[in-house]
Amino acid sequence: MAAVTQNIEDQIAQAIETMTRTERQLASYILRHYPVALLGSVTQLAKAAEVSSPTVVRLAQKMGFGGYPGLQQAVREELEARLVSPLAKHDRWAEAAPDTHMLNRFADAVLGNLQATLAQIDHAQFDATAELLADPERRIFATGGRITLPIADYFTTHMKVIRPGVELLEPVSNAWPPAMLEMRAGDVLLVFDIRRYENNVLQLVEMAADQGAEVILITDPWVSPAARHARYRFSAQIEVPSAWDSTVALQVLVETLMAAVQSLTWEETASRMKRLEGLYERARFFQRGK
Amino acid sequence: MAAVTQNIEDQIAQAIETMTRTERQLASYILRHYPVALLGSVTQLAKAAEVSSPTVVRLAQKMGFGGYPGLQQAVREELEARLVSPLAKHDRWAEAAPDTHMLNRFADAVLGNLQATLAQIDHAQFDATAELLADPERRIFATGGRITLPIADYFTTHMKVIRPGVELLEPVSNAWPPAMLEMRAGDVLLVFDIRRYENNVLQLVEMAADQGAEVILITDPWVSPAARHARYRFSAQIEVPSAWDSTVALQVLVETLMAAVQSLTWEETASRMKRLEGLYERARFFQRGK
DNA sequence: AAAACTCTGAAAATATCTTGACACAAACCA
DNA sequence: TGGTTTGTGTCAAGATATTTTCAGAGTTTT
Repeated sequence: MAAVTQNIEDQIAQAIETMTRTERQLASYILRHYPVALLGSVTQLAKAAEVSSPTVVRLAQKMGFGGYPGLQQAVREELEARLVSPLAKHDRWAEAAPDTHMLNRFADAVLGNLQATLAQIDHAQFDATAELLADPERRIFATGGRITLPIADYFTTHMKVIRPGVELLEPVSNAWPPAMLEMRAGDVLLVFDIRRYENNVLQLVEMAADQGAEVILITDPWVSPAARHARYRFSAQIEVPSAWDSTVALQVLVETLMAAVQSLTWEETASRMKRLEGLYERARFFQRGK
Repeated sequence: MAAVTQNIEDQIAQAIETMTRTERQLASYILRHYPVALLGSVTQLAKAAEVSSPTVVRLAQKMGFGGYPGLQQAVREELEARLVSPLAKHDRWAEAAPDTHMLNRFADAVLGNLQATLAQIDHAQFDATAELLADPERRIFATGGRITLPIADYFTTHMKVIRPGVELLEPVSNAWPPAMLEMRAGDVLLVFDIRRYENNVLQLVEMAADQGAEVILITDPWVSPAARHARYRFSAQIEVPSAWDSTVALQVLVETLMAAVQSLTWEETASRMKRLEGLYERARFFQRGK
């Protein structure tokens, strides 16, 4: 266990175990905006974290600071110690561990990948893709390789809520024909394919393209051979210090695309979500309402 | 208006020319203790600088901040920019498009989430978790909810290459019993559970814990109720400008964990990968060698 | 050297913040 | 299901903080 006087950030992170739901919401906000969140008034913090002011005060008290001013004072002191040192350390997580720790190396790589990936995206292409996926006349299919299929799965799970007519295609040869029968010209196939491009996937894309489907490809910087058949293509950076490639950048792309589609189809989507909510409610599927 | 908003420190240093004697004394104190001096109350600052409180207020007003609170707010904002790592702020890709474009908003949110998530991880806990997952004596099971199951799937897909004895558990009530029979004391269950915590998942965790399994939980900042049974817990930030939560930070956690496990078991893993490679080769599964 | 002006701090007025009391709602338990 | 506990927000009182007012000290001007 850590020493007695650890920094406030850790203290809060640790105490989160024993907190109530609203308090966690507050604590989470504080940690995400640490330490600036604690420099303002109770009221400001409460509003920003979307809780009531007594909740803020109570948390400060529970944590053993006399009250909010006490907590604030502690933060200021900690900040003073941190700011006095000449070079304000830019990498916060790097402080705690050597640069050689896997966490830091991985984090650096991932952040770099994301920056590079996002910087390369053509906004017009992105918007056009979102519109294609939002078009209610088209059905949407998604597929991927051994590694990327879970992303396609994730995509369809969410898209099925956003709009009707969304299916996951597993790239297993004998499962295609029926699915392929369903595909009409104008339908959209979203394909994830990163290196060690699999024959299965390429074949599936080819068949879909033959049937007149619009193919959207999410691949790596070396570009899958399926690109030949793709209307739109996005390349994500995937290299990390590991024997495998990282799919994080793909994931970000997918989530961003879904957010864009969702905002295009908001009216329809909102009503679908509401209905789904009702179904879950009746099935007591989740822990509690809220 | 002062469109050219330089930093406050310089602003004060420059204005010192035009100040009165007492004001200079105050300004000098502020500069010597910048920025901490400006985080407290007027009274504290006045006392510390040995001037009166009206002097403090007057200075703040003269400098063109509405009053002391205005100055304080400005300092906090400046501080925020300084304390948040530059990576979190959009630099390059933001130029190409308006800030309101989904791509930028999402990118900002995701990078912020990653930073906050990684900053909160306890390295000792991370290392201990990796060791648990690398222990060949223990079998590994992974599961997740409706949204997070693809991540568990992704995890098992990779882990199966890294080591033997890895299984995905789908949280469907009638599919548990056989899998549960397999579980022995000391086995490890990796659970993904983010909000709208599902009853299924909680039940599965409870059963596993009863059987003596070590539970590792990857959840959100509000913490799944399954935490009660977890040996180790990691909280990932998940909020993005969308109707859904983002699983990107979870994904990063998983990939990082796998990289750590892989480096612990490298010898075994390398030979397994080699054998797998041979199998793929014979099945002509991939496009071409490389 | 007196008058006018400027600067400063004491003190009061005003605004804002913090925190306790309470009531309602949700979760838990029997 | 009904009773009990726990958690959360509203409100308002009390505490602090900020700002204005004003008088006197110091400085400059004539």
